[in-house]
Amino acid sequence: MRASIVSDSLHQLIGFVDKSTVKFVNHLVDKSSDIDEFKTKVSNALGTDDQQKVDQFAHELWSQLRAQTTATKRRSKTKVRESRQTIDVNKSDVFVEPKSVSKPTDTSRKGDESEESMDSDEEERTRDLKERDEFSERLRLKDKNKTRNIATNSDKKSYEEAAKRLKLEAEDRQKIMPKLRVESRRQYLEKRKEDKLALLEADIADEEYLFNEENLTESEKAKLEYQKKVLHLAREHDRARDLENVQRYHMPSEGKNNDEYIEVDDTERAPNAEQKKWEEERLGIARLRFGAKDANKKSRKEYELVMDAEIEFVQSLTIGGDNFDEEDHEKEEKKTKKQTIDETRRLLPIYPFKEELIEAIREHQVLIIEGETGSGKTTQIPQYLHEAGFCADNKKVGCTQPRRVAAMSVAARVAEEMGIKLGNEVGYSIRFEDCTSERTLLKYMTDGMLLREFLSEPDLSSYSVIIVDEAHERTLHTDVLFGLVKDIARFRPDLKLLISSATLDAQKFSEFFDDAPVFRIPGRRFPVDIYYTKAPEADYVEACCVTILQIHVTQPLGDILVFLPGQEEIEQTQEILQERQRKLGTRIRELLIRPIYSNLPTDMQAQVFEPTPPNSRKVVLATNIAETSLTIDNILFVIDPGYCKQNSFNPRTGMESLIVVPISKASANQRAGRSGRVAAGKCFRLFTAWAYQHELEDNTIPEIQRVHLGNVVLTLKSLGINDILHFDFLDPPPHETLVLALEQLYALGALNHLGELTRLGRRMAEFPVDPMMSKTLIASEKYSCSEEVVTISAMLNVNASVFYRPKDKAIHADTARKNFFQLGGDHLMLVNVYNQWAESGYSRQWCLENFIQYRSMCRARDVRDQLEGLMERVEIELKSCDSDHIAIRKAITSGYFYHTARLSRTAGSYKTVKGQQTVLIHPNSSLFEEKPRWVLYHELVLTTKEYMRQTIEIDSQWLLEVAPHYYKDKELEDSTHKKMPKQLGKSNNDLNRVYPKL
DNA sequence: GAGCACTGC
Repeated sequence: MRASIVSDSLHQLIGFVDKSTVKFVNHLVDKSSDIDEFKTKVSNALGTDDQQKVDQFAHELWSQLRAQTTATKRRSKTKVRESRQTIDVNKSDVFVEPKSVSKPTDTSRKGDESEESMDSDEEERTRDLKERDEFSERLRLKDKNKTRNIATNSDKKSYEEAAKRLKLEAEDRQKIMPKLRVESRRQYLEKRKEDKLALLEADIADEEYLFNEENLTESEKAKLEYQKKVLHLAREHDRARDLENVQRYHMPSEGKNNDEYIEVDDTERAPNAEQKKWEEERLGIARLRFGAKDANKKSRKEYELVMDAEIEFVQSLTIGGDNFDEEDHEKEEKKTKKQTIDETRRLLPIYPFKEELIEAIREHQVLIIEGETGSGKTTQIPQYLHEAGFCADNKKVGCTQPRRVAAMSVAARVAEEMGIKLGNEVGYSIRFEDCTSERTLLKYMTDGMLLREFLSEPDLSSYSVIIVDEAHERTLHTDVLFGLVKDIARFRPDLKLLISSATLDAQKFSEFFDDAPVFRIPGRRFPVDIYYTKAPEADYVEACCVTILQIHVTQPLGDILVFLPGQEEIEQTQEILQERQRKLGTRIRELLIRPIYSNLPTDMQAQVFEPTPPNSRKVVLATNIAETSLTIDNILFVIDPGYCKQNSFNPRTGMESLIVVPISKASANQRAGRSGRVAAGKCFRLFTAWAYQHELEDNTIPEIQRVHLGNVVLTLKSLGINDILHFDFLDPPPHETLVLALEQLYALGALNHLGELTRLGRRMAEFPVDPMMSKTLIASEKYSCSEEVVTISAMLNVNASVFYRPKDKAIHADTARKNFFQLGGDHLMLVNVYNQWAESGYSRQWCLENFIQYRSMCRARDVRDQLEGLMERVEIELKSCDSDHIAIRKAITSGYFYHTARLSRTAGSYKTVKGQQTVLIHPNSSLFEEKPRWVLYHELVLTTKEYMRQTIEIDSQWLLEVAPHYYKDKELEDSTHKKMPKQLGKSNNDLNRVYPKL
């Protein structure tokens, strides 16, 4: 990092930088005893064209590089208080002195004594920093030694292959030569079969999207059907064989152990299986398709019906279709017939710009690419770069996506276009799944994944180009990446940066990246007519229902997509619609109602994608999930009430809340665009044109300004970015949020009093969880309960979606939930749930019986597996504490001592220890009725009231034990002790009672 | 006695 400070300043001064100059200047700083000496040395060395500039340069560099050393020197001579000002947290009154520092501040002591303790403090710091760096070095070696990327869960085959190869080499080659020949023949046949099958599959796929099925002759159709059948049978055969242990139609013989028999279902229990299944389904949906195939078939017949209420709409404008109307499209479709993938690629809107684009990339280090979806930029640009030689010297082209499914599907598409197997030259990397190899040159990944890669490769030296795709979505990770890539681009002039974004933001990105040029690529979209209401609508659920029926009876066939804020509104709308439909009976055509939101079980989600039967209409009631995450085909009408639910975090209270807010203009346009994907569409906005113009914000507030940043700040710190408050954010988060994050990290011991990362902090940064949780994970080593804490962490990660509570069986679900309750609190209940599920053999049936969401549990299991791996990485042994609940709760307290509350005198309510806010135990908590005197909470949420979600009971003395630097005795005194009503706070007395085994 | 928008590591 020091090098980068030097190179930055140097670059400004002399316009170029190289390693040796940086080293040299660094050396000068170290050798100079004061600023003047340094100034002289610099001007001697660099020449004195502009003395003023040199002076300024020297001053800046000196103050940045020597601040810490000077601070250290000063500290040993003066009072402690002064040094504390170097912490880059300005609300330092929250802190009490760190333990080792606070004791010797006794004023009666002599100066030399305190100096001595200062020295030991300083020694401690140096030792810690040394250990931290050694730890980092060990991690680096581990990464290096690991045969890169071959051994991953997903790529089991290649891993096995590699292992086998090594084994073979160890054995005597001569001996096994004949065997090897047979094996090689077998493998050849296997591979040939694979190739043939892949070819067949590609044929069918081509056939299907290049030709309109109607235009095929009977014999052609028959051939296609035949091909499909062959492929299906071949795949089925393979699948049956792959399930080696499965014995179909097998009767267990007498006396024989039945354990051999394995249900086919068991294959689903493999790690990631559920997630994969879901993602595969999504992948199917995400495939490239050519639209308007059946536009002509659509009946134009209109129904007439008198409605009870009608909303008056006015058409205001039409969003242009990028010079691309249906006629053109039909012409183009004719052209695409019988053409190969290669020729299809040439028809993409981006193709004519290929040479120009490559030229621009060569010329400029940073380029903003402005292009609508459908221009082919995501799939084509990396290929163009590859062809243009940007992958020379085995350098990679990295392309980030905000979503896992997108990264996978795009990579698969590109591999197909290049005619290679996914995972070789083209690969993708997402959490839980790394489908890359040493040969990978084009790497698609989620933005968060690139962020983690920074930890092991801070200069991204293995990449020659980084493409940040969908930048306009402004996800938390993309926003952090902006600052980081901008930073490394300065000292890596060979690194190219491409930021791709939709129209609205391009200028802003350009300004951020020092006025980088903007390259425009047209998209491919159909026009969309926008309608507004004449007057504002009070009740948007009611307005939606009316509009749906209005469209249904007056407009030609075509599916409707409705955007609603949440599950509740979706269910409400569904009920009203069903009721009205029943009343209207056969007077209207069939209307299929399909809800979709992320917490909906997978099989019900799938119904959304089923094709609409002829002469009926589908209406999809969706949350924001349909805005970007998934695309539903054949939507012609969009209804947009103009609201969504948004999470916001209040750094002053530490409270999160989820509230319904008006959407932004960008979001409204994105929603409207969902109707123009297959043909010209219509969007009905349930607000007035005036409201659109004057009441909606241009853009949604970026995520980075709305969330708690603990983990982000820790990651940045571990990347060596010390001055977080002045980090170059595109849109800086609120000052308070950053300060709160820094305070917490300091209190947790991740940062020392100079704001430097400690050894503990370095280890904490390895975990993809909140810093309080990573501290808990590390503290679990001390209390020998790492197994349980890892489980808790994984379960809290999937949080609210563990328990399933259908409306009609609410009472049963509640009883089932209460059966999992554990004395001591909710975290222990989560361990209980997980362990019971594990004992059931990770059974789906068990989940059904206990009103637990199977999908969430599978996810918890994946997270748990990853955390286990990371525990090993940071050198913590996995141990179980069996029934020792105290140990678990103490471990949690070491991470979450910040989150404690004490029962207050007003019955039932609590006051947070720091901050004195009034909060309540969430009614779903196992401690809701018990009301212990002291509780620790996982999070604060503001819903109808201020609630603590996920609480455990603690002993106030533990706080002194685990966080003596943070709590003073006085704060924990139980002044309320005697005044407490009898029933309340009773459990504190028998804290040491025997707990049943988990 | 409440209520879970959506992602991502």
